[in-house]
Amino acid sequence: MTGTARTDTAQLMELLSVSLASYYGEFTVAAASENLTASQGKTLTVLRRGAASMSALATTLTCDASNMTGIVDRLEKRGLVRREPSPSDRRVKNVALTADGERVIDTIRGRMQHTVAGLERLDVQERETLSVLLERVFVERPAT
Amino acid sequence: MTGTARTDTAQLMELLSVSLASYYGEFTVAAASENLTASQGKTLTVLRRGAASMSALATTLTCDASNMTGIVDRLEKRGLVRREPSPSDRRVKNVALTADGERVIDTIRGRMQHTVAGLERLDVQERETLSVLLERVFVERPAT
DNA sequence: TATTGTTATACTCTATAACTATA
DNA sequence: TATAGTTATAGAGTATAACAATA
Repeated sequence: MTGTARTDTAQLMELLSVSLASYYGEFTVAAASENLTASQGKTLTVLRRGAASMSALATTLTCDASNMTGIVDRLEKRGLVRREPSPSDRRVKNVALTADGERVIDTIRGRMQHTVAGLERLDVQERETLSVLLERVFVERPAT
Repeated sequence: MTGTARTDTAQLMELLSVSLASYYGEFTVAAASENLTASQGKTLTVLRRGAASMSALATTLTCDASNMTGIVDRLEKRGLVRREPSPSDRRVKNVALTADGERVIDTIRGRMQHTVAGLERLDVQERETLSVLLERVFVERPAT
């Protein structure tokens, strides 16, 4: 056989499914407590890493570019993001978090008490190990 | 200070966010290839673990019970799930996967090549470690 | 009285297609 | 010609409130 009952790929996919549903469910509730939808919250999460064009946002969020117009419209109307013209390409609009937007997304993350408590159950070495493994699975690109 | 730059809670939350986006993005694309929305796919994922009532589904999917009616309606119309009356409580309807529904959700998971390949980058010991850590963070309940 | 599932409603998300401005 | 962003449209997801059937 190619793996134990506990750690074969299908079992790990299932555990990932449960784990990420837990994270996403708690994120959705936390976003709602700030009167934001999950998609609006996810947009703020991406922008927390830095400003991005409309099309870059759509790519990162795995949705069609036309969706971003409405989502960013609503976030902008609430003063959480702002559109800025790109200096180098007049077609492009860069979207950036405002100070209010930063505050709101940080508040949302802070309210994810179940996830935060789960992470704080790990000691320093375990955190490092989890970090390395998640990077291996989701971030690293296989050599071509 | 309370942690290293790499493994403090905020950093791990960010890495989880990236991991979730990768998993969820690939899941959404795979579900779309079977003409299913992400919510429909997530419903099949939950039912793969066993039949559940409408309200239990809503709880697991972190949404209002009224949403489940339409989602299950569409899945039932395609023959992927079926509603069955509960033997013990005549108010309750249990939803179960059909053989077709099982086939479809297994196909969707099989199409998540990036995630599958990421997991298969890990050796047996690493898989076991990841499994234990995810259970610690997301599944275990703290003693009261 | 409380719970389960449904319906009606209003708003948001989503993909597709067509459009304008710019490259 | 191709790309960035927007608009229009239709179908789906979402929470709220109200309802009938059942517990």
